[in-house]
Amino acid sequence: MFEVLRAYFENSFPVTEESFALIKSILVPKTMTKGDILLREGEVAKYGAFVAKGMLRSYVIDNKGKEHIIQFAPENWWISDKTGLTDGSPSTFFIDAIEDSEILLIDMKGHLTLIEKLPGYAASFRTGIQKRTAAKDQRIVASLTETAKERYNDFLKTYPTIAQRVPQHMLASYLGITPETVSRIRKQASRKK
Amino acid sequence: MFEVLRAYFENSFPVTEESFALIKSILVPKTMTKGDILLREGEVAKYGAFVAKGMLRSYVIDNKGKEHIIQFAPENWWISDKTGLTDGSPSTFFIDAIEDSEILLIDMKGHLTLIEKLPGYAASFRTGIQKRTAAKDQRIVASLTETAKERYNDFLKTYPTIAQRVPQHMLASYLGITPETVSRIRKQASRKK
DNA sequence: TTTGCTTTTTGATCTAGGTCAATGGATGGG
DNA sequence: CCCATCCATTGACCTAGATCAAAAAGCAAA
Repeated sequence: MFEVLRAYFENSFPVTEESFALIKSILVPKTMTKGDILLREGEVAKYGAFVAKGMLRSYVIDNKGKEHIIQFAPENWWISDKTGLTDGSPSTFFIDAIEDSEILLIDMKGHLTLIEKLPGYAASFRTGIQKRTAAKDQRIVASLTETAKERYNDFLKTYPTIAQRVPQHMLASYLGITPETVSRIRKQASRKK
Repeated sequence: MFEVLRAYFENSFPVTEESFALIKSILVPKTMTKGDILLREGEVAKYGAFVAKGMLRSYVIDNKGKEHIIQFAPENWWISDKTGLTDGSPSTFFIDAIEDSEILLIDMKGHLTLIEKLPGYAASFRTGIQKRTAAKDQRIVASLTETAKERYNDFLKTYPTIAQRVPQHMLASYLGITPETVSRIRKQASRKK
């Protein structure tokens, strides 16, 4: 499980045995089964989570009781309510497992320790944030400019593995369209071939 | 001009004379008049900008030639194409001044120097990023869950000063609705009083 | 297998908000 | 001060995608 994280880090900086020992002393492994909830709306987020296996998602529930998925986090992704679990304000999100999953938890203190002790970690964290930010901007633009079909196709192209693993109604929720519309888009696409 | 930035920093950490001298040696002031472009699509972003006076915006142009505003940046905001001008990949954004403005430019090297030399700067940068990220998530959720009217009213509540300073069609562009719809929403709201 | 979910598909209808077009202010450059 | 351009408003109409309702598949537990 830690090996997955190690491999992930090795992509951006060399991990010495010493660093790895530090990492292992800070992150806490946790096993989740499909449906388990990591964070509930209103709770204070204590942890960020690295997904070593399986998939989590974060979502909100609107005033009409509808779920809206903010993020999918399959293997090698990080997930937390704020990017970087900050201040101690209560979360507006839920986070749960949509597959049986194995994750590694890190709290704020551990995060700061790693930033201080491992420059490579700090840099990798910064890069990661920047990528996420760019992706979020991209998603905002898409929601402003693209049709349902375009957004659906973009998703297939950008995250093909996620698209295959996730039930269609969740994909619809992420894209901000109804399951019915997703179904119709797929039908139309398959007919065209 | 530097005084504005100093006051901004003082909100999150004490700025010694020495630090301030360093800051002044790194950031470069620039005056822009309304309409001046700081960054064009396809160019590589060299600078992040702190707005000391006036207002900038970032936007994209879609394949139908329509502008979509990503961000407004009035006084005391930072703006750049990626949050933190990273890698050297070309920008997908435009950034221009929508009022006569005075800004302070910082490049990647200067940014890293400040991170290294001023722990307060690094922390303030991290906090800033987290706030932005939360705001972006909020905006994504809003675009998924709220009606045009709700988003308009949210904007008025969240950014009253920006709403007053910015022409309506830009506000519409930011919210992802047409100027006509904004006009109708306002009419309806004023009738109700 | 059967029973009881949860998902997906399909059809019929409805509506928020877009598009098109025209008018009347603003406003700022010369 | 005047002209040109850009902005906001209003009306008529239209369409993408939502909503509602009901079959049909899947799938899982027992």
